[in-house]
Amino acid sequence: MREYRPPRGFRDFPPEVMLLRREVIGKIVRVFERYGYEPLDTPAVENWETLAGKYGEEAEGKLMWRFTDPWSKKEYALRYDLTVPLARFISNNMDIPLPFKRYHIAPVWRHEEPQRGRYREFYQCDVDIVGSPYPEADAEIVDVVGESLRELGFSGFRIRLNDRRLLSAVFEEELGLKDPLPVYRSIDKLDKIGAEGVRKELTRTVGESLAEKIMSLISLGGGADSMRAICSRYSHNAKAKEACDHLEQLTSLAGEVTFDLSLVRGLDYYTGPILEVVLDQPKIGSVAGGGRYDKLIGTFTGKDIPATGASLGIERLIDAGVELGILKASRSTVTDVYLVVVDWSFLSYAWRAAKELRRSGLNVRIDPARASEESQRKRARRLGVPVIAFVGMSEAETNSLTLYSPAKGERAVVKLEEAPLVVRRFLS
RNA sequence: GCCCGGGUAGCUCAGCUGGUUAGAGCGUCGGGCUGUGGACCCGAAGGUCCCGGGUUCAAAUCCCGGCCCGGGCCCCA
Repeated sequence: MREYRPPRGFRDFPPEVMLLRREVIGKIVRVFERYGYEPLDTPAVENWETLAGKYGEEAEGKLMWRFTDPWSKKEYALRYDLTVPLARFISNNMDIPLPFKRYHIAPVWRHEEPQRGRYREFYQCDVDIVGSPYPEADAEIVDVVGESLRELGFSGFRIRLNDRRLLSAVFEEELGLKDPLPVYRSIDKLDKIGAEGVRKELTRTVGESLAEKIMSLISLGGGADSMRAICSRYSHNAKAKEACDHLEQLTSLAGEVTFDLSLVRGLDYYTGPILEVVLDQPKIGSVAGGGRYDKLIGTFTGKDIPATGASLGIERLIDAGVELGILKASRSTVTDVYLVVVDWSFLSYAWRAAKELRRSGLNVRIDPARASEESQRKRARRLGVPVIAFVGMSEAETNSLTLYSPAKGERAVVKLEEAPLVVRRFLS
């Protein structure tokens, strides 16, 4: 037989996986809403012009899913993230009261080579605040991200923080780099290739003396102290000072963050603080990222509106969480009760019993294919249904059900009216 | 683009020091047994052993190329 599978990097989500994903998303939504973010969704497809010029050369050159509609010949693209669609949405709804706080949980598409924690279709969970230039907005984003991770059960993670203005002030204005990108790319690898590796790369690209200066900057390590050290060294620079004041206020409000001058991030549209979350345990890349993008909305409206936000990568969180054992599907089925019909001549009673249980709010499954008792029991076990209800002659004659909880090893014969109560006891 | 591992039944895989009719478990289907339900019994169907070439009397098995999947690098986030 010919094999048909999803395209490379795309996945099916079978029920057990969906239940876990739904649980994870539910927890994240609860945190987002606790802070008063409203739900938003936008189309999977955007006009190419909407997304063009927003992400940087590499993204647009090879990472975006882009196509020409064969009928209209118009150019479209699958959305690459949720931030640019937000900016587009704002530009179409300029009457929206600001600050606008929204969350957006939806798939995005990137044409990358799949790997662990990397797919071509994956969900992002975005939270953004549109309409505030102040550090408290950024601080809130930091807190929401941290709280989401804690809600999911993660404790070993770092929220790395930096600022695009500071990067630009230090590397372009102070150190005079015309093209800082290769330098950024090198220092961004600090975690991966170590200080010596970075030093080598830098020596090759900018020469030894500059490399030394850069190394001394990024080797200050993380934390508030290194931030203050860098900030005081460059306090004479207006742009650096602006960034430093912003970061100072941000960190005074937000939960614990790690300042890190080597954090860069790839997207073009960031203009201020940038953040990234990495887990201590599995090396799976970043699980969240974000930052301030005060000029992005202006590219649509002509008028800049300050905005800041972050995105949690649910695939990596799930992959990592499962690996760490802090996430696992608590159930593999939505069914509460599997009603096993021992003798199909009592189908009508079984049917009535199922309806009765459903009316009480329970999820009840009854075999629609007249399977043997044995195979019904097997299916129930395999699904992990918490309560099995048997219906045969004696139950039908006495208006009752025999309930069994495999987990508890308990069984009870109860009147149909009392069945929901007993089921709930078995479920608890 | 590069490096590793893999591709055998619907699924998970064994077989791979070449050698009759290619196997297991699970699942599916059929039958039997069973009213206390965490592995019951019997039977059946189901394979282009990824594709192409080569070596050989003989290839699922060895060699080369390709395709696909997974992981890693680069990159990205």
